[in-house]
Amino acid sequence: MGDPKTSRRDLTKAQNRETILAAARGVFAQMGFASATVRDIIRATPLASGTFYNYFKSKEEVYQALRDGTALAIRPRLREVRLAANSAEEFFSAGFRVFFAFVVSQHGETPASVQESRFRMDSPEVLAGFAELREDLDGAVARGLLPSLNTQMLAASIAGMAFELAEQVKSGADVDETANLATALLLGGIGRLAGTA
Amino acid sequence: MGDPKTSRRDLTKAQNRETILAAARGVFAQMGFASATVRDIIRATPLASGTFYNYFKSKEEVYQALRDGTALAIRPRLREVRLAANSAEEFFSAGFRVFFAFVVSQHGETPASVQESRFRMDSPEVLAGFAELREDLDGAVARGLLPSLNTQMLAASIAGMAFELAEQVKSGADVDETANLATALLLGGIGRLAGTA
Amino acid sequence: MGDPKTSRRDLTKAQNRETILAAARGVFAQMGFASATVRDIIRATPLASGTFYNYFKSKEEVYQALRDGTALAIRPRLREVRLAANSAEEFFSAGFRVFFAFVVSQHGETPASVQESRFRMDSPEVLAGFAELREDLDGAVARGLLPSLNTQMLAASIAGMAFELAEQVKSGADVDETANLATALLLGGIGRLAGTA
Amino acid sequence: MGDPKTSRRDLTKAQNRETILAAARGVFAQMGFASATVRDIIRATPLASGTFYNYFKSKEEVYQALRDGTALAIRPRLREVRLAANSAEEFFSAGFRVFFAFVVSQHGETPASVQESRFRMDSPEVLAGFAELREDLDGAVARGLLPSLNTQMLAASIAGMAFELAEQVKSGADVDETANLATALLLGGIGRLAGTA
DNA sequence: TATGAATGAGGCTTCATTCAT
DNA sequence: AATGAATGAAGCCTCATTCAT
Repeated sequence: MGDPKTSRRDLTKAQNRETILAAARGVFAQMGFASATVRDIIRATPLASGTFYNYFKSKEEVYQALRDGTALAIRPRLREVRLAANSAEEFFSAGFRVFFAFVVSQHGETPASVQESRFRMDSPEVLAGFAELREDLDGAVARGLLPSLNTQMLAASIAGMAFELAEQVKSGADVDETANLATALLLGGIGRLAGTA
Repeated sequence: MGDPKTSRRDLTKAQNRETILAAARGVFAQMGFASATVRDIIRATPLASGTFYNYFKSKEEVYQALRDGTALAIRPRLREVRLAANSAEEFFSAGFRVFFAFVVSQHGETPASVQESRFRMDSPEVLAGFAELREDLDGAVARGLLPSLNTQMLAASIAGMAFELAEQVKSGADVDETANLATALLLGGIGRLAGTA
Repeated sequence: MGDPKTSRRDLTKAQNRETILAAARGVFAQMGFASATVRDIIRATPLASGTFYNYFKSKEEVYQALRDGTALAIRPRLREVRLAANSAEEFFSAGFRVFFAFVVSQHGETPASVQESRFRMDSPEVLAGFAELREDLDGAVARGLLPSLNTQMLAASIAGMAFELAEQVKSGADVDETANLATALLLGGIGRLAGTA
Repeated sequence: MGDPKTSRRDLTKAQNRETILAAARGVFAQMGFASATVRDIIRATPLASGTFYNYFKSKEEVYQALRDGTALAIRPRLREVRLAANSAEEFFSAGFRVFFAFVVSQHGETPASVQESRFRMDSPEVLAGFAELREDLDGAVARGLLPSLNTQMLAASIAGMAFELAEQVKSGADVDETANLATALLLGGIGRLAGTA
């Protein structure tokens, strides 16, 4: 059934690359990008130190790979639900729901030693996700779902709420209720902002 | 008792401590906390390396001292303006204004590497400030300034918005405008939440 | 036994060995023996790194093989011309000429880093060549070409001159002129030594 | 008796520097400059690895210090006796004598593990000494002690003889006899060269 | 036998920290 | 207390070598 020899080799290579990426993701989350070291990444891996350099030249290159990469499966999903939204309410409520559900799922899988790790707002995925949120807000304005307003500021407000409420969700708050609350807060606020502006 | 030698010594001690703190602030600002080294701090000082350890045990301890010493001098001010508020609008708007103005004043001394200087939401002062915010929200509800709602969630939302909008302010957004925007967003949201709940 | 497969295999083996040797010669010439690495040699080859170890145990072994294989093919020639000499003048002049010409031919393939490629006087071949020189000097004394003198010391003097003048030749001095000069110097010196002793 | 405190500190620093230089000299002699490592130098020392970098930035800087330095006490002595010479005979004989005596003295102090070390002709001192020899030969020609001839070639010949005969001396040959032999060889040779040219 | 990824020893250097003065 | 040289752990990276395929 197929050629096991060739595919095995390729598979192993791909697996090692993924192993390193996964370890790097965890390490960056745990201690931040700046203070993480290549050794920290290797140690979070069953691989030997030299092996790291078969795949990446430096910590920065891993960072790029995470950023550019297939890294956070949640981002495409977020884009998807936001693009599919037919109303402001749907835009926010679906977005928050997906995000909080993701946070909960990650939290379940996270080993105890990493529990302290909040969403680091300077992690590659988060920054990229932030940029995407703003793009989607602009899109929603263009599609007439939202009134015209300062989407940069709005994106920051949404992101901040999302990060902090995520902590509440991790502590046991209900995903749907929290998403509804955040949605209501935003919709009301945006209504007032539109009136104000 | 009245021994000039003793007071002279104390003065020198205090001066050295301040010298180190000032140097550390500059170094952290220039190269970020994570990549700064104790050596970097000492080099920015006329003191010898060993002297550092007469005052601080590590880079982290200097960091704590900077935070404790200057950074969250802001907390009492925040409590003060929130307690003095006579309306929901005043509660939020004064709070945001004081917070953003503080952030800007701190940032003025921080030319490069904004990455590193984000508010770490897990530092003890920040957590304490978070608890205070919730207490003050409860107080505002009791005083009739705010409708009865989930102040835990609201506090999280406010904190998140404040942290992220602080980044915008650091990047040049106007303090008053940003405070107004945040205030409007919250007031509108709270109105809707109150109606919803 | 006439099996074409076997001979094919042998051919390939021999070719790989030659490929590695040629690459090593080039690499040693370009960057010097000390700073060259096995990786450098492999990279100068279409072969895989593991293949290197089918042929040589280490960089040193390649070096030995280069020396043994090509470098001191010169020794038989030296013996030959010295044995054929019919006068002291011929003995020295032919010897120097052959040696310097050889050095030049080797050097032609050696553009950079002359430092490293000096004759190491403690390599086994050099020491063997040294012993042969002394034997030939003894032979020349026996044949009446040279007066009786301390051939051990004379061999050392000749070898030293040869090694150092070789550097001059590498730097562009003319082979014949240098050989003539060395010959004259030795003949004059030997004349005086004979008179002195 | 002076201030022991201050001088002790300075002395220690100077001593460490000398310790490192001495170790480096030995290491370079033993394994050559190119393949020696900073670690090799440190290991030849009772000092810690970091201490090396309090004194030198790299292996190259040690090399420079050796070259520029007070390194080889023999070189000034050689220059001295050559400059003081009043005849060609004296020039060579005193030079060889001083050199061979030095070699013997070094050989006595050299630990057994380093015994294999010949004079490395690419060591900093040797190269500098070579240049000085040529200068002094030019001076001797100018002073009329030697006929006009190719001093570059002559210097090479002398150096080669000196290095190889040094090995004989190390093996037990008498310093004076060897110096006399070398001197006679050169004087005879130079006489013939002068006649030839 | 050829391949090339994995391995981990080992080289270089910087740094936090100690300690004799 | 202040000093600054010494220390050695630890980070970075390359390399020789092994070994599964």
